[in-house]
Amino acid sequence: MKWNELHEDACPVARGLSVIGDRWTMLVVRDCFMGIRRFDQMQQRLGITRHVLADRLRKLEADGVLRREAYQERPLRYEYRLTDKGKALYPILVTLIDWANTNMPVEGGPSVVLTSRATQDPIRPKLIDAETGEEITTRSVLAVPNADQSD
Amino acid sequence: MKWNELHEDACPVARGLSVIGDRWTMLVVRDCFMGIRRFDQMQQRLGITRHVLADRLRKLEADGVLRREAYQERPLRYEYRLTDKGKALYPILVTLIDWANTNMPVEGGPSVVLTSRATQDPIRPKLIDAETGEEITTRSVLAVPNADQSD
DNA sequence: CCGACAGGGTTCCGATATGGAACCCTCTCT
DNA sequence: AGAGAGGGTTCCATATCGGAACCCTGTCGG
Repeated sequence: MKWNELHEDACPVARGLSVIGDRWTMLVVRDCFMGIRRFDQMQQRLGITRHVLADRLRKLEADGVLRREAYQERPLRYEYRLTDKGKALYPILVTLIDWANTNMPVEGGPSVVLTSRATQDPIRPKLIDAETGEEITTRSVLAVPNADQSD
Repeated sequence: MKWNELHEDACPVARGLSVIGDRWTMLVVRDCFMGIRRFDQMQQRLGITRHVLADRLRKLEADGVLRREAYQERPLRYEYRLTDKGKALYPILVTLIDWANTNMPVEGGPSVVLTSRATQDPIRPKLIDAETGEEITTRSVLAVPNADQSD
């Protein structure tokens, strides 16, 4: 299996990673969630090379995660915004933040914390089944190969 | 910012990605959750080169996500198992699966579905705050820079 | 009219990382 | 002795990345 074949892979983990499993992509997405929309801002914040950033933005647009929009004409300037598909990545980002804050603490405490917009209280994410409300753990939930597929 | 500096970065997203933000790592972790423990099995399933697989396993062990354990002596053979820190990645994996199944459907339906171990019913993951039970969305929860830090 | 600057890129080159295949080492089995 | 199994390592060609320079459209100040 090569990296560029992942896009078509039967496994959803592989397909998902073909979009966001790259070194920089989730950092770009993070910035988008933080309201960063412009090339130069991203480039400065990330310290990524302009070349690679341009490439990632193109791919994210092609994958439907970002949308490129002119925010002015003359001179023509573009900004990047999350599409609905991109916004749907929020749970992944939040879960990742929680994992890192819990499992890779850094001295001086976390630089970013999850906070309720309404109450300003800190948030501790928990994954449940939308139907039953049961918590999702390795013990309660199984990722199983679908019946009519061969993996 | 270079890739190998991410490990120490103040941002939890960056720190998390320094561990799992690599092309292959989450696929290795996926296999571990599926009960795959041995080098050759992984290598065959992933189609990754042995070289890269050995490197990823070493890194995951160094990062405390996997633990290498001898399952026999004479000849000495090792297998890899998730540590608690590794098991804590489950919500990320589940959320990723759900995102891909929803946003990157593949013809013939998903090859892997999330299922309740108890009832065999399909699971639809939902992220809530452990305290209030409120759903976590871009509207309800903010990832804010911590007070006593400059990002 | 000229030079400087903004914003969003592209080009080029040397350094890393990845893909593919072969090889190695320690046992066991026949 | 020869053929695996299991878990690697080595070598080389190709792909991707990091760094820095350059380009293009248009604005602004003098």
